[in-house]
Amino acid sequence: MRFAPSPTGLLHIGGLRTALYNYLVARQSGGAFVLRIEDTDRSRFVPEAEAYIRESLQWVGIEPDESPEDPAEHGPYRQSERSARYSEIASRLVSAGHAYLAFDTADEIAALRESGDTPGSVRYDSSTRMRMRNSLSLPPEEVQRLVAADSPHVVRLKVPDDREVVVDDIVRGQISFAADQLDDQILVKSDGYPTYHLANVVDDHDMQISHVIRGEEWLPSTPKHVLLYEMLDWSVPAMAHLPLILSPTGGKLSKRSADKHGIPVFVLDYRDSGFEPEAVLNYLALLGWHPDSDRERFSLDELVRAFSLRRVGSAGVQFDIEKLTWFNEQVLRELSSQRLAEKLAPHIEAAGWTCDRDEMETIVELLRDRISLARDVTSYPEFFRDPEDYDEKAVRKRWKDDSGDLLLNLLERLVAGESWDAPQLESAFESFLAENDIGKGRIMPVMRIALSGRASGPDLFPTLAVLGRETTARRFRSAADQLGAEDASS
RNA sequence: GCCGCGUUCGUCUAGGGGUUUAGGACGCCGCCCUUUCACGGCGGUAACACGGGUUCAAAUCCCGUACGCGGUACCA
Repeated sequence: MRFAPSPTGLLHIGGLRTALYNYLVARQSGGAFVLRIEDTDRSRFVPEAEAYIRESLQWVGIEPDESPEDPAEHGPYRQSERSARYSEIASRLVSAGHAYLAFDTADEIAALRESGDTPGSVRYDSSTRMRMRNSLSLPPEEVQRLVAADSPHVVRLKVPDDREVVVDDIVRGQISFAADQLDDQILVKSDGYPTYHLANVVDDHDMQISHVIRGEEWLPSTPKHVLLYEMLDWSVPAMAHLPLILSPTGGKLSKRSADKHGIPVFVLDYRDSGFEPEAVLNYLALLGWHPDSDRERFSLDELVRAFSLRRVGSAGVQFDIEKLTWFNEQVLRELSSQRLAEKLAPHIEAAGWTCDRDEMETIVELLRDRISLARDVTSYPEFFRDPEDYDEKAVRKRWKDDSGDLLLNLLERLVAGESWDAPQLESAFESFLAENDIGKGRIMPVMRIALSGRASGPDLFPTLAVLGRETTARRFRSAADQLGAEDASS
């Protein structure tokens, strides 16, 4: 199994799903998961991309068994380092009459394409190749002269015109293509680098890849690959073309459409947004695949056991960030306090806050069921700093003329208790209510406003307990002072 | 245009001739729990693209149409 991304940009979420499925099949069959870098397009090469791919896989925990950094017997794992092998195969194809040299210029090819009545109706293929300048149409002496003169040329696949090519796909079954509908695919570009089609077939064979698992966008070129395997007398690996991941409105999940829907596209953006790798993997696994039960929560190991390419669907799937978020909530709830605290820490730090370890234990438990993403911890600043302002609506609704006094009286009572813990605070609070004959609804929202500036939040007494005597006193006084006897109607 | 793939609740999907009043999950709505907001529990909303055929029987098989997606590069 191999994951063979092209380092022309950052690894995106669709690429990660492809990697995941490859990984799952590799693990469950005891095979190797190979990372191969397909860097044959020198004009679009992005130097940082390879490191990004590696870091992304590392983050989610599906690391390759063989890769440029971890080579095994089938290296090198960068196509740019395998040129000699591609040239060798290209020559072999040419001498066997399965490929030919083409000397046409870009203008000549453009002219060919425009010769049809509708755009795209004329291709460089079995029906037009004899009209072009190539080693099939030109006299041999002319071809020799051009080669000797270092005339720029490409190598094209000589696609037969009289047969069907059948692709056996695990996801879709048998698909047949009429060969005369295929173009004479360029195998080697004029800069000497192979195209994807040649390099991919050669490498998959050389690296003994048993399963080619990739996106559906490759389906139309698969018959050309099958032809190459046949011409080289190599066996065709098992093929599986995965349904494409679409945007929530149906189109392609491009950077643009994703941004519009608030969906991160690049893998590490998920990390930076506070998504858990387990959740991302779990969601991605289910995006196109369905287990043979109604179960939805899977760890990576469980996925390895349950996954099957046969249960991968064939229709495009729309990305749903809300469902991913739900998976993320599930993951957070299953974490130990300590692990959860570790997850939240970077986001607290990023907000410029600090928090000591003991307090963190409690805070984490108060927040666990209230956050969807690790970074949501920043929606609860009350644990880290005094309120900066008071929510107007909450104050209007809950703060009465006597609220300030009530708060100060209550504070006096709470502070008088010998210990400052949640049960103690609560019982002091209860007796205060009884003595003053007021209901919870009268004072609790007021306390919340004083603590956080808002009328809702986590359990009140544990919150008071973590905040401590001093902070509580300061916030109560400050609220009484600032909001004072402010009239609800003013 | 041509080639290929696809089409079950808004979304991810189960089901692949009778087991189906079409099941699950997310979302949404309601109720319960509750000091608030969440969590949780319970309940509800909502789908077989359309038209022909085959068959005693079709969401399920076949054909067509529509629509969507992909490909049609010296990109991958």
